[in-house]
Amino acid sequence: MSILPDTASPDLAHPQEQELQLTQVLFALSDPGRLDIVRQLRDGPVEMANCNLMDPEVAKSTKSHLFKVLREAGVIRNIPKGRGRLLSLRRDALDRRFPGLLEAVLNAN
Amino acid sequence: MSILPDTASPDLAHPQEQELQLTQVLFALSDPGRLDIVRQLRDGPVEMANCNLMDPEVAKSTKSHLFKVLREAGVIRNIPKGRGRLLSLRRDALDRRFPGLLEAVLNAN
DNA sequence: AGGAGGGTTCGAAGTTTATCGAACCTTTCT
DNA sequence: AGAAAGGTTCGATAAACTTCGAACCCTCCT
Repeated sequence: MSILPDTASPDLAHPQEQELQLTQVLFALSDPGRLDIVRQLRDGPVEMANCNLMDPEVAKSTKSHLFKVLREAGVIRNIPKGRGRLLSLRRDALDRRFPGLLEAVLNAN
Repeated sequence: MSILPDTASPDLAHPQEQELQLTQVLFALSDPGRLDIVRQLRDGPVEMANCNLMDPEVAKSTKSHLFKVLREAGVIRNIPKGRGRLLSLRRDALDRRFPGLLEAVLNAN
């Protein structure tokens, strides 16, 4: 457990918990490819290199963009790890701001 | 209470409950203007003519389009009433398909 | 019948979002 | 140091979504 606040994620900008916007979160989750990523993070952090996209043919810049949208919405955290990146769900922030939302989305279907 | 199934909404096409797609629902809800409409329907049906949009300046064709996106996603029902239309949330269908989702969205903020 | 109130649909134009390749940056390995 | 692995960012193009006005449809009212 870190002592640092939720937003202390080096290198890339992460919105603060209080800045999260419901519509932006919903939009981030409204793409099947991005939703799939979120499901992969359900049980814990995953290294980006090990995160398989729905469409395995996409360019790496596109892959990066998918994570960017999720990160900027506050859905995921993206921190450096080794020469790659570690992705995780911002469950804590999401559950406080939008109680029940993430659970409902993850449990759907 | 109607004996007819959920989808028997005259005139305009409504998706069947089993056809609802989570990502489509999330997208429909991801626009502030559309989300606001959903909130107005929280406590019961509203006639379209009485439904005030966030931006009161929009053309009527645009207003109609907002409802169309919500209807096609299965979020709302839109049935004829007199010379106008009656709008209502498809709570039943949404709650069965995506338990907790609507509640979480409505309670947020 | 004719008109007005309320909405939908269509096509065009404007605005976002997605996707890609190229260039660049960091960390690890040799 | 140099090279490779793993990602981000930028600029351009393609695809999707939004918005509007015009045309059209119904229903109620006179």
